[in-house]
Amino acid sequence: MATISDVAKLAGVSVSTVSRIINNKPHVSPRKAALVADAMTKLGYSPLQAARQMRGSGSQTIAVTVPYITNPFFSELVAAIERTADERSYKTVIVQTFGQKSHELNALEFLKTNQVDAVIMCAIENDWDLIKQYSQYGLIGVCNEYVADPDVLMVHADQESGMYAGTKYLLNRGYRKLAFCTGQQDIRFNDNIEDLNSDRYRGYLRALREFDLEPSVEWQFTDVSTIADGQRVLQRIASMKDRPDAVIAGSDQVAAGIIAEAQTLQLKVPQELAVLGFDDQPLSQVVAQPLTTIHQPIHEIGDAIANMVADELEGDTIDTRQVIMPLSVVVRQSVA
Amino acid sequence: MATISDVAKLAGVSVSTVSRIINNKPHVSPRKAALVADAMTKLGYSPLQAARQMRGSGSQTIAVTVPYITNPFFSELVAAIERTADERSYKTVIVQTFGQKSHELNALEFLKTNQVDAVIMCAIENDWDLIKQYSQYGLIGVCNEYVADPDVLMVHADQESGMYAGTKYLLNRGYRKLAFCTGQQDIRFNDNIEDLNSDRYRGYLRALREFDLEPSVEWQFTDVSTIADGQRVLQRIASMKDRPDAVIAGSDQVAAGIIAEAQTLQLKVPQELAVLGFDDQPLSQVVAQPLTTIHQPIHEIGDAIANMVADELEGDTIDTRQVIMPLSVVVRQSVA
DNA sequence: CGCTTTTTTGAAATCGATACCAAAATCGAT
DNA sequence: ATCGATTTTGGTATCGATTTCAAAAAAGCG
Repeated sequence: MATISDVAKLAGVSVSTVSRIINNKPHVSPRKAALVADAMTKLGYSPLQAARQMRGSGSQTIAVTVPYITNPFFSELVAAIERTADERSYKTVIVQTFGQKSHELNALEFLKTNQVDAVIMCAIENDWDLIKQYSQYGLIGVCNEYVADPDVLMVHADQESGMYAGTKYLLNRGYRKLAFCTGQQDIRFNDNIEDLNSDRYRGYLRALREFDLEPSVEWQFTDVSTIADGQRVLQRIASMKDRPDAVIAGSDQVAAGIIAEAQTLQLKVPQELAVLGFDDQPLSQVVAQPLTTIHQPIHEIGDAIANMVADELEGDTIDTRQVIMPLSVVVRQSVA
Repeated sequence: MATISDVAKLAGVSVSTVSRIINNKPHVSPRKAALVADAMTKLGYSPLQAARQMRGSGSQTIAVTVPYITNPFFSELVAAIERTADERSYKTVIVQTFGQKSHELNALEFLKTNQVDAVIMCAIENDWDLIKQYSQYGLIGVCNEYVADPDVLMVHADQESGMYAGTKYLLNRGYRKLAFCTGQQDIRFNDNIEDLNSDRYRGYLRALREFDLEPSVEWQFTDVSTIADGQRVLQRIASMKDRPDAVIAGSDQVAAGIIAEAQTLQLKVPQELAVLGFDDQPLSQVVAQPLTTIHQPIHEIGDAIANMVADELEGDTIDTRQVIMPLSVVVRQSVA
């Protein structure tokens, strides 16, 4: 593999001159520049990233962490981030955490070892205090998550209001027995609205209480996030003597599973059970009953965080470091 | 950031000794080993990857290229690869090519610059001759694609036979007017079966000819790969005076779009139009008419290539360098 | 043309780890 | 205790780039 000195030798100049040209710095005569450019293409030379990193030069690369790339919400989010990063001429690598702290730390090690200039975290597994320590090595952005730190670049949607609006929509249409699904495993279903660790559940509860209702423990499903999970949820609902009349699925995936299973069990949606999705993915239009769901502006979120991170990397001053996007309900046919 | 000499100083030993411990080489006394281990944790030391890479040590990282991560087929494939790579204690980074040669070269540059030990290519944009040159810098595996090179590690499914079986299935059920969709843009619909650049189309044509049929130009759709594309395909089919009686969708995504649009246009599936999917994704079970489709063993493919690449990296001898997985049709309800 | 100022150029130090080689310490056997 | 063999340890060159600093060349000016 060709090195910078090979190029220098072939072009008949010093390595310093070659380096200047690579990093298009001033003070090079056009004649030598041409000589070097020639030698570079002739040798198929490309600078060894490792060597540059050792000198602390940037890598022009951003890492993005997601829990599972198979979740369409995250693959869309990553696609949006990467598209914008690409426009700003940053490379992107995706790291899955699988919900594991160690994998998340892998991505942060990339930062520490100069392999990437920034990490955009679309999921947070470790304690923020631990994560924040890595920001001495590079930039950390947060996307689709919330941390109580006014310095950090952060973009997320207003989950609380979104779920409030969705729940309110169901209540206004006359539904009173609302089941609630979430992908979270460590959610606390607390009576005290201040002590909840889920924005969505908080919004749900707030809406419910406006109608003087309290949630039913039996109708709360945790750790559901896939189509198969949705099918299982419906099976459990179908087997209840006291069934909910509507279910808030937590994602379009889960909603799709619920509706598919309802179809096989001959349970009519929305007549016998209304289903409210979340995300507004393409999938929501192809199920048997197109989903009434809560739209998340995935592309806007991805674009925003990518641009903010790129701005910061380039030293631009950033006016607002944290942006919150609104959510809204999209009416289709899974709710009567 | 702590360096190896910081550790050496704190532990009161030389950098060589520290290096030996990091790479657990022989010839270190337990006493010093303990001292160094202590110092390392105390400083929160982790070796700078860039520095190691410069000495040619491996990165224990594999890059995976895919065209679009938003395509569920590829996100599942990547997930399978990463799961296996993880078991073998390799880190994984995902690089999207967006069908662009330059992005693919980015991933190969990672190889050249020692940032990754291997690249698994799940899509191929550049000429193989060009790609192959990078194999002097590291290992290149091919997945879900075919290249005529017996040396390269390669795992893919038998698309020709799969499509042959699917087409045969439709023909045996009495369908004769078969539309064909593909995501490819540069496909050649040639009469000469030898000169085709699509394995799937070759299988389709072979089956058709066994029934003395020839494909209709009007019923061939290229560059369709998303749900929205499928919806568009059905609109065009619905507007034809001479309609096909079955459509081979090319992917479950497209099939789902076709079925959804058929539902809104009141066109009965499978009575008026049969739809054959491809991939057998979870999605295929949640559409209005669950998809009869061709199952791709995504996880087996991903596991296989990841294991082969890991084997090769670890210097194990590999008996079969190329494996071809069989495809089979899964019968559900979108074909009568 | 001589002198200062500016632009171009190259030599050498540096980043953090690895690896070779020689020096020091330990061990074994007489 | 002595000598040779073996194990443990440390000094230093090295990887390929960037960067500083000083020297060389070119340009500007009276």
